[in-house]
Amino acid sequence: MKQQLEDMYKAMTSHYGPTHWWPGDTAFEIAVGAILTQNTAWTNVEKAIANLKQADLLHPRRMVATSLAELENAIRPSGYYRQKAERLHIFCRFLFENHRGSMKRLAALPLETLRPMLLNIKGVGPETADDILLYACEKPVFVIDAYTRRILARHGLIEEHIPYDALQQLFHHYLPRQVALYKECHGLIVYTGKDYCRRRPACAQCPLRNWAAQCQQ
DNA sequence: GTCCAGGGCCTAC
DNA sequence: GTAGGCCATGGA
Repeated sequence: MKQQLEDMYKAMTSHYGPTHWWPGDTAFEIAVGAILTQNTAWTNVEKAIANLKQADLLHPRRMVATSLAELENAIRPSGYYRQKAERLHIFCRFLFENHRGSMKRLAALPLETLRPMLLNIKGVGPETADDILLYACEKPVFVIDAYTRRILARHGLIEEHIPYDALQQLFHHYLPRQVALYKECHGLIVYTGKDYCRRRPACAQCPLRNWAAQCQQ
């Protein structure tokens, strides 16, 4: 398995080069993007983030102070806008109540206390928490998303419905616990998933086509 | 018009 | 503890 994961990484990186994933100018913007992208195409999230910037709402203090209606209006293109506006408010309140509104203070906490803390926030599940941990807080946590699951399952490496934590443990066990590696590897999985593994038939040009023979399954 | 996207919560068994 | 319904917009 270790060798297969390393080969997968090599195949993707030689195809795409460095992705520098995740896009975002600040840690807070990354956290907001992590909530907005829940079950949503990134192109729609970009529109919502552009609206938030336009309205100068992409700061914890501005966002928590704005009305739910105004927030909903700004993030409407990302879908589920009522739920997500509430989740953004809840996240901001969490930041102020526990960390003086500072992502930097949040990130200073050790991973062992930080992850349960994030998972305890309504609207933050495992993937959203790990997005925030890895990309906003620079913690060595591997993000599992639908692409990761789909790609590995399609190549016969895992059973598709393996639990989140079990799949994450697999990456933690077989790849070195390095922030930069985890960021890039997940970014490459996102690129590969978007480009080649979204629909079937898929993998004619897939960077992973030689990695496993089951690519066409 | 139809399908689907980088989840997570809630409810019912 | 888990399966199923629900949330919503925009692009293919």
